[in-house]
Amino acid sequence: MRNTINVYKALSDTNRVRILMMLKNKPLCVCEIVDILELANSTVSKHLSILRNANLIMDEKDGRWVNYRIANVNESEDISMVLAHLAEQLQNDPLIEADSKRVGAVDRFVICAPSDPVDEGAANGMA
Amino acid sequence: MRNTINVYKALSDTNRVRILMMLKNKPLCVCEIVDILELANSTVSKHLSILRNANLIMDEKDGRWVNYRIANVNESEDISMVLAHLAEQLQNDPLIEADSKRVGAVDRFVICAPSDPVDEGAANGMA
DNA sequence: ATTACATTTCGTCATATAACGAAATGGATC
DNA sequence: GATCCATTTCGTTATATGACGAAATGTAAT
Repeated sequence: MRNTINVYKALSDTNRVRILMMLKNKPLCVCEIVDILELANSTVSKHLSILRNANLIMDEKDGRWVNYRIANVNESEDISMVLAHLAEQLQNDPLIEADSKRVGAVDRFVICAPSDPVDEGAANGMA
Repeated sequence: MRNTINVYKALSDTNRVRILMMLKNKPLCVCEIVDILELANSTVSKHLSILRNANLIMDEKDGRWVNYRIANVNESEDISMVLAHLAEQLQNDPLIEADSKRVGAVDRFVICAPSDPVDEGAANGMA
């Protein structure tokens, strides 16, 4: 019962649903999600932990990043049904569509290094 | 988006899920649900309105009672999918099973008329 | 029309949730 | 092993939700 309800709770917040739909496009690290949703890191991180606890998403190390992706369809049939249902419901949602476009354009190497904008020549020349 | 999320919100409370599963057994009036959940009338009524707004249940007049029942399967395919999924998840849940037993035993004519317990012989004989 | 009673609405309180910024944590690379 | 930087945790605030009792509403039967 508790597990079942937790899945529905996870799905009952707009930003969490946006994250799920974004991840349907491709895996993303936290800073990319932060960039698209325009929320604080800590807020996004909490949403991710709620989604993870509901077994809706998984995380994977990738260098210094953590990539989040939709949970493995093989592992939980119900979860994949729920996600399919959600995607069907939101297939023409303007906000979801806008997010998807931004997912396509996002570049973690630009977004996640604000203090030293990538400029490889200058980087070597600095003290 | 809003509608979709409202369905998940409706499903993210234990008492509302219990109500839905109870109604899978048979239609019930508010006082019967109050008796089984042991919550205040007003609380149950609010839960019912949330479920109704999410199109998960419907109400029908029946004499002085209002019967609530699961939404018509024909009217919304997604809703019936969601309900089927929910039922599958909770098929062995002890709380849900206990509720179902109580649904079988509940009698609105006993529950909803506490001031004058039904005693047909005496009822006719009274002034 | 009045009464009786189930149901709903209203006002309030306690708890839960979402959001933020700042500080803490923890890997990956040097 | 020190540094860098993404990520998480902490403490706070504002809003949302769940619960109650009392008062209001509305329908059925008298």
